[in-house]
Amino acid sequence: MTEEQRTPHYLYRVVFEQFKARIESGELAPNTPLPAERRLAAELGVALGTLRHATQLLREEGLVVTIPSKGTFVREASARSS
Amino acid sequence: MTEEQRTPHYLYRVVFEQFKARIESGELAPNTPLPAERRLAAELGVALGTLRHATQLLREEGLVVTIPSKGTFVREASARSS
DNA sequence: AAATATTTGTACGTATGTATG
DNA sequence: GCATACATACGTACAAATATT
Repeated sequence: MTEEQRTPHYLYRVVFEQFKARIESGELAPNTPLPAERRLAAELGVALGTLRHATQLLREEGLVVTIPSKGTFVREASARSS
Repeated sequence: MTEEQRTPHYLYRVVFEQFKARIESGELAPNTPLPAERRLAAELGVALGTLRHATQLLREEGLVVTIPSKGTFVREASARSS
């Protein structure tokens, strides 16, 4: 066998891509709130820091917006793209 | 006493601003390597995550560049500005 | 070629702070 | 005052990449 293309699948990236796909497919509509981060982390079985790393990437891509002490919400499609 | 203007002085921000100042003043010249992050965190008496948060801000401002398994280095002034 | 040292990257779980309602 | 939710901070462990011996 030849060299495999090694693309490590870091947890924070798996979570990020999962949500990215669900948002871009429309499954998660604009203004939909994501579950609270601790709760979501618990559901997914990842640490808080890991989940926050993932949502940080979502914010950087413009997919979600986080409002302190309110929640994290799916953004309008027009607000997206880096 | 009247209301004080409360501006919280988060640790990661203190560290960030300390290095930002030292870089912009020229005390830390371009290509100077910063101490290894774990070592630096220990010296400053902060947690690794806190130091990494600070260096992440430095990277975002273009003040430093981090090369995995090599180190974090002060950038040329021309590469800066947000 | 292999082992070692150095350095950044990822991941964990918990505690406390801050802001809103 | 209380509940909820994001933000900061801690300390530790292991993984991955690079360079040196």
